[in-house]
Amino acid sequence: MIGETLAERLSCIGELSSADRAALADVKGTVRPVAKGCDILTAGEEPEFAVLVLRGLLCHHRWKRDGTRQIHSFYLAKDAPSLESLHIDYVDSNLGAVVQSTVALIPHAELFRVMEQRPNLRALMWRETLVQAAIVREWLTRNSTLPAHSALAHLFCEMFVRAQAAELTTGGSCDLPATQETLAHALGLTAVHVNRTLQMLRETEMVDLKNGRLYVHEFDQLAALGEFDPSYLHLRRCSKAVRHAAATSPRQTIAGGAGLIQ
Amino acid sequence: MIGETLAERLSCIGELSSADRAALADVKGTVRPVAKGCDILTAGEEPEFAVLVLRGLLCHHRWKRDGTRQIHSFYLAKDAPSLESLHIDYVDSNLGAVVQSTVALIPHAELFRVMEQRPNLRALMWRETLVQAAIVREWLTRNSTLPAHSALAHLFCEMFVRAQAAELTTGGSCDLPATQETLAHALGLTAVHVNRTLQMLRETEMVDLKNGRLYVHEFDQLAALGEFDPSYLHLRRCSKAVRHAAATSPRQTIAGGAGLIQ
DNA sequence: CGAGCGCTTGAGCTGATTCAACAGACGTGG
DNA sequence: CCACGTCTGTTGAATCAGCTCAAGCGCTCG
Repeated sequence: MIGETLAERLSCIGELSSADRAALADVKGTVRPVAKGCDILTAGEEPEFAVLVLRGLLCHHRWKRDGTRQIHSFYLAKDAPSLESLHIDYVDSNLGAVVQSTVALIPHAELFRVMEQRPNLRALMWRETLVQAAIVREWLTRNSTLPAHSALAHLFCEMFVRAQAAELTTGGSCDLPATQETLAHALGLTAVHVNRTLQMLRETEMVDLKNGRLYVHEFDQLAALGEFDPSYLHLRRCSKAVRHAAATSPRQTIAGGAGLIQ
Repeated sequence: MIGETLAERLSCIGELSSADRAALADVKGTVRPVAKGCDILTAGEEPEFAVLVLRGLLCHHRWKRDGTRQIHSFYLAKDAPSLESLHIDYVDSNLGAVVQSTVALIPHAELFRVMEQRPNLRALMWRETLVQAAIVREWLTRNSTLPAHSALAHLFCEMFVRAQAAELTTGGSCDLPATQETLAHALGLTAVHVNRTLQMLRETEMVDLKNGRLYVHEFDQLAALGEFDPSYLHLRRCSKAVRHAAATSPRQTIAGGAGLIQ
């Protein structure tokens, strides 16, 4: 069941052979609940297991001295938030549960074994860490350059598209059990300002967030408002046309652009 | 020479055996100059080579429709900014030269060959991509939560420490050939505000930036101002004491914290 | 019923932006 | 050699997005 879940996530960003799936099916781990607000990993630790979300919502975050914190990313069911610990000596942020969640802890040894056996799985797990890095880059852009209403729209689009990819949506809605304060920590805003911004968004009738659930009524409008382009999620079913839309740059490109090698 | 440079960088974040170094020495690539402001890679491309900085300063960046751009990270000499392309289908941001630079383009095939041969090198290259991700997480925190003067101090600390690790400093200074506008694009500020903030920092006499060179006079004070903790750079010579300093959290930790597995 | 948590609202403040003008350094071409 | 344009840095004044502080409201749960 743990291996199947991991397989589902990996197949969102690449191809799995039946041998890959069979190898994953053998993966062992322990299942445990995590209470709301509790941390599974804290900065500085050297875990010997990776985490897989089975249910709920996790986040990577770090506290600052002044009591504020920054959330670096959210993790939905099927996501594997601490794959990075496979090849880095210690983790540099905390992994916490936004709400009561269920996770699987998979010993590194299990993953090393399966990666040794199936190089394609190693490539995909590496890719998964790269996709997570791409998400953080997008958050950097979002938080640094977008005004609050666009930033919130962008976050909603991301969570919704990721939920769709993980088959966690029903109709136009998905769970998003984050308080306004949690959203504020993700966006680098204050809870008060998130509150006012959310009201503005509600008035547009593009989107709503209530009782821990996100209702997306007008995705295209919301995506336009948030300048959201899903290509950074590297989902397999994303069309290439969309991907290349944002590539154009006002600067000159390298002289003799094509055929760089030889 | 290309392989040696890569070895130097990898040995900053891990251990290389002599066999690893020997394998790297064989790595082939082509050297080419890149003019200031030109892009080596543009978003959407599917490169078949990785990039290694030999001289100069590169950055990952992406343009927005309104003509502003966000820089995601800088890359000094010895850094390998596009290792991610090894395992991801297309790059999602541009790789540009901040100033006239020299890069080596290493065909993916070369790197796959050496990683197959030396699993330790694969682990370290994977780790390198993870360290780059950690840097972006830090930038997210910095740009989202720090006021301008702290953010600028933080960026200066990072560039200086990374330059030290790459043995690119002489005394208390290193090259940082970025214009105030470039810094603004990294910090998510306007060039005007960077200008005023830089003047404030100069007045403290902790740091100066002139003629494309960064002079760090009072590193400790600057680090305190920028809330800079180098642990996220995962440099080998960083002491563990420092690493764990920031781990404490005002929240409760998971029940029965120790011994998660079995 | 009371406590706590999350959401809402108001008023005043401030850090950063915008727009605009100008100054110095540099390179280029006449 | 000077004249010119471009690029980078600097300064001022007005404006605004988002913050702070503070109070109040409505749930839910013990």
